[in-house]
Amino acid sequence: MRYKEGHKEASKSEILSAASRRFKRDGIAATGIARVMTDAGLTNGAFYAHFGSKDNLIRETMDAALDEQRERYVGAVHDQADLEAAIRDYLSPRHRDNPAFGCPTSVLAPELSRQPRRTRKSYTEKLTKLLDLLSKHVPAVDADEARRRTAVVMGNLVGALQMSRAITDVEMSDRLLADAADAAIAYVRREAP
Amino acid sequence: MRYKEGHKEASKSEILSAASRRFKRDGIAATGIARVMTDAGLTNGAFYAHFGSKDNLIRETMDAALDEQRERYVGAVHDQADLEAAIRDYLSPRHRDNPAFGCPTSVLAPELSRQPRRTRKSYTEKLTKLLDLLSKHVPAVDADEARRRTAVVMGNLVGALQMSRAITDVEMSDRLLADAADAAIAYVRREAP
DNA sequence: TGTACATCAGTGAACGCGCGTTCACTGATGTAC
DNA sequence: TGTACATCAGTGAACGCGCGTTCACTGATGTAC
Repeated sequence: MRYKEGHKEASKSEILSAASRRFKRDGIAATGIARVMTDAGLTNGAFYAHFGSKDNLIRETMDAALDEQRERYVGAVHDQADLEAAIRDYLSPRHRDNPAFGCPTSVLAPELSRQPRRTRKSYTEKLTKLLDLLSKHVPAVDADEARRRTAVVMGNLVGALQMSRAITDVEMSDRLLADAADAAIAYVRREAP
Repeated sequence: MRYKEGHKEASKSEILSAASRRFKRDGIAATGIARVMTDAGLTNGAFYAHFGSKDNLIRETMDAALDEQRERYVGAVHDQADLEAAIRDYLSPRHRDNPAFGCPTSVLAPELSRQPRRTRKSYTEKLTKLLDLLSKHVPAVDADEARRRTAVVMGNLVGALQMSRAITDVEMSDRLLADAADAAIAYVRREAP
């Protein structure tokens, strides 16, 4: 069959979205091309009409996931109160329990570290843009310090979320999320925790 | 050939040590049994005389790695100043650049989250022991609060180290490590950062 | 003291399976004349 | 208006390869008599 205008772009978008979910749910190394294509409603052979290799898929998926994450914050974070709400939301049991629909860095950071330089460089640029956006609402003496403090906050969130996902003690996990959110918010406010 | 007393235990120990290095360097999913056995100076077939399955290897490797980490801190951390030095060491470029010989949680947390409950439970117990040890040197109103604050610090360290490993901008990576260490130490001291 | 057998950590080939990747083919639509 | 061919997103079988796991075998030493 012949396809409508924009059909191929829509397919590629479906593949990227399926890959993002699978990578975040199962990890990059544990996810096969065939699995992603089935999720996207296609067969494995079609993959190479859209991406030259799995490496390319990984890079484009990370890029798209970070763009999407940034878009979400563009719409939701307009002042310091919004930022603090975003911190609470990031460290919520809902986010902890749904990695497939959550922050890519919180699941993929270690695997990303092993990717080719080009993938990591692309990620670094996207991440920098995200930090630039959020740092506008972090009090600091100048933009540079704000960005640095924002990076520290993001690191803190990523680590706390991961630990909360790894441990089996639900009470301990809930408490860690709440305590880490308190600490991150105090840090943003420059208050002693 | 017949083997000396304790030979089998020594082999198992070699396998665990090789697995720990490989898992931390390449990830659990990307590491094959044959590769681990070669690293340990054995052939793949011998694996099942020591471990019933890869799942068992993963669990025992995580346990051994956390025990080893705890032992290191038992020897090195005796007061709050030692703890602060340990924080600086954890967030050092040396640790960032040598994951194979570093903290298992900082590389394996996301993969651990996908492991069977038994593995995660065992990890949780080992981690709790580690937190108990370190929390002795974290100022707090009682032991429970000290433990909770120690968990927050550990989460912060894990996330900052991972982000520093993922990004390609060396300056930004170095700065993040230093800033996150400052923040963690201020948090331990209950000072405004 | 010498012989036959038991032990057991380790060897290495083989198993079915899913991986990333390739490629000849399909078939609905668009274009040429 | 009808026919022949081009286009191209997608299909599905096949490729070599490494995976986790199994198993018959090896061979140095220990034990029995």
